[in-house]
Amino acid sequence: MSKNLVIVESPAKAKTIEGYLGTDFTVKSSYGHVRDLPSNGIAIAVDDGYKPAYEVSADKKQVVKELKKLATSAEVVWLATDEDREGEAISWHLMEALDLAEEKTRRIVFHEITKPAILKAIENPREVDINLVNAQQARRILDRLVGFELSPVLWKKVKPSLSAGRVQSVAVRIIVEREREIIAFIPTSSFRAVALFDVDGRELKGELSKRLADGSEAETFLNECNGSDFTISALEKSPGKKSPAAPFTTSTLQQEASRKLSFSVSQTMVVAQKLYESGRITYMRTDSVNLSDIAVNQAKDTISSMYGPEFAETRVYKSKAKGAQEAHEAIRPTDLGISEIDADRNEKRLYDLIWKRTVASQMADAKLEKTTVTIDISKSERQLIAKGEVITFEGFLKVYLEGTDDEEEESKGMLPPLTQGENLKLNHITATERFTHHPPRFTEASLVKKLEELGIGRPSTYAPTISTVQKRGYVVKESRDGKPREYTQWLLKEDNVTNGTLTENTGAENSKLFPTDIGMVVNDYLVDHFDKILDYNFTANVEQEFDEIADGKKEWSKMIDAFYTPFHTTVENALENTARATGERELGKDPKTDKPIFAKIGRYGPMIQMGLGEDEDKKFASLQGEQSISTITLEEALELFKLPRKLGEFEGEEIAAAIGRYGPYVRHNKLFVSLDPELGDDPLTVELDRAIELIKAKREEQKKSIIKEFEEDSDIRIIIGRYGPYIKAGKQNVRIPKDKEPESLTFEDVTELIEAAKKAPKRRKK
DNA sequence: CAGTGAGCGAGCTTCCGCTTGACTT
Repeated sequence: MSKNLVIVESPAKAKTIEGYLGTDFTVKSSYGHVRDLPSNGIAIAVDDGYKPAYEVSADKKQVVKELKKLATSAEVVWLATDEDREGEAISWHLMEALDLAEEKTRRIVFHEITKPAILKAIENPREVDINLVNAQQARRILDRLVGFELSPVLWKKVKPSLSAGRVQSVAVRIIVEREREIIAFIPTSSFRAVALFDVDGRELKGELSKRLADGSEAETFLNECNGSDFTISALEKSPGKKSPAAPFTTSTLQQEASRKLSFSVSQTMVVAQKLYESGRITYMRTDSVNLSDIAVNQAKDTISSMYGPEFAETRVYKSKAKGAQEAHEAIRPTDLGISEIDADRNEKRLYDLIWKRTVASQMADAKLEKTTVTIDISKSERQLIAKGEVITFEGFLKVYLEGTDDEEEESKGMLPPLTQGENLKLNHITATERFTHHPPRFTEASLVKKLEELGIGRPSTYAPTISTVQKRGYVVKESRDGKPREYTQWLLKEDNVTNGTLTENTGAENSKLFPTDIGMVVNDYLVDHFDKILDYNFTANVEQEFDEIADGKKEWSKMIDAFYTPFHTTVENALENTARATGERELGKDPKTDKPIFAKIGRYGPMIQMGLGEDEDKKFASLQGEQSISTITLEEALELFKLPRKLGEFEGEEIAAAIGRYGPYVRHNKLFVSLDPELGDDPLTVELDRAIELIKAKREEQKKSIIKEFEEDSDIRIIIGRYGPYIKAGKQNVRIPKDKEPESLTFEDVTELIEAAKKAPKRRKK
């Protein structure tokens, strides 16, 4: 048995550290928190000082058992969890769960996994900081109280199984408010004038710095230019520079992997985890931009030998993120000497990104020379401007340039040689109508960036939060096709001014976040009744109080009480006195019956309704595809009411066409046949003959798929489905064990299987 | 996973922040 037991949070970290310490040390991992509030029930004694009822998490029972055994036989237990609020709490929970005596327990901390850092930590042990632990408890308890009191309000006022919380509800709010800005946005247009000159066989592009207001101004301007002389009236050169971006944190890695590799936020984390476990990179959940001295020195050597010493520049970066706790290093390669690794494609690509970013962060600025050329027009007051940019020293640009979210980045190239006073030969000028853009929709990664700016969420929760708001149906990630839009272009060429209409595609989106109707309704309800929690600054405000608790200036239970007492009253009041939230919006009146038409959330999702509550003859229809309550028009609603459509009779029974949960279909009796739009079948136009044809074809197909029927019970049959043979008993489907031949099953076998399936516990969906 | 085209309604759902693993039909 080892004399010393060291406990860290992650097994990969344990392995590394074990190598740095002698044989007297055993290093084990706690796999994160070992105790927590139970997942069902509030588990906080609200009337008894908010006492939390912690328990060892189910998946940590084994870990705790093993650690306890090792701790008992060790002389000293070193708690080496992260030096932040959560890490301190993990150490405290370990003391409680493992029954550690204070005399044999030491608390140590280090910010980088290097031998000197760890040896230094061992020489400077301390005790568990109970104030910091209390700050974590306050955080944990506040989140539980908010989440477990707000969510049930939504179950009652909107829909069961919904959720709300300090972090996720603000994330949804950000998406909803952006969408509202986009809906309200009215694009305006102006004309951008660009002149192209020929300079000794090369091209010079000059642009009006101010846009022209409308078509007539564009026409006037081009007429002025027609026959004008174009003269260079000024030629200015100025130096410029670009500096590299800081090394990666979780959030910037997610953003950059999204921009450059098209990774989703969770994909980035999965790939990074693999790189971490194989020892290629440092820890991937961090908010720190700091590099260890060892890494900085290695970067300097690598850069000098690969590119030359003039490319190396040692830099120290400071975190700008609100609430950064900086318990780790930035994300970097563990060995900067390795610029390429042998692994699967995505690991390679992500490693490459991390390597380049880290190396570039320790490189010199790029130096530029910027040129601005002013061009006078003899018959116009306006001036054209041409801009050029030349890199005079590449610096870090040799390795890496950070991506940008801005879609309209224009590259400024090199200008042809020019002199002041020079007369330019015009090729042509265009004045093109350009429209203003609505603010951009968020991607997963840009939402993470926004959350980080607000200090909401932590590196370990960005990816889970993004997936929670999608799982709850508040937000969907979608790509959408744009729509064609016409624009005007004026052209001056060969002394002629003409104009024409062109078409562009606008509004196309690729993997962007859209709020759903449920997301909007839930958000509006929460903002209306719980504005304090939904405030963008709520987290920042409570973080300040957590800091005071951590400093020992405030008692955690008092802070919680000051929050909870008014909060709970608001919850009770909401449960009793607020109306059900449906997001109802009146679209107009039916032109035929004059009945009002509403869009709202129904029991089965967004729907439209014609006629009021007491109306016996109400009509309903579900919204389709990309339609939403906030944007559906009266015309679109009237289209939806045309379904289900009666096509006529066949074999004495009616055939109807409609759109269901799984797309358009025609129905005859109990038989449903899907309509495939690719084949030109549309429920609004499909005719009786075509429907009969489809129904007959489906009958044939079904006949073929029946393997066996039973005389004893005509409701039971064996059928070949998409996933192989199964037993159909009325509405119930039963799988057939692999070792049984479907054809050979007797009626007794089948009834037995059906009974067994009925008794078996239902699998829970996750 | 689940083989579909609901509509009755018992009992359950839910938070945030640490960390990885994954029994078999």
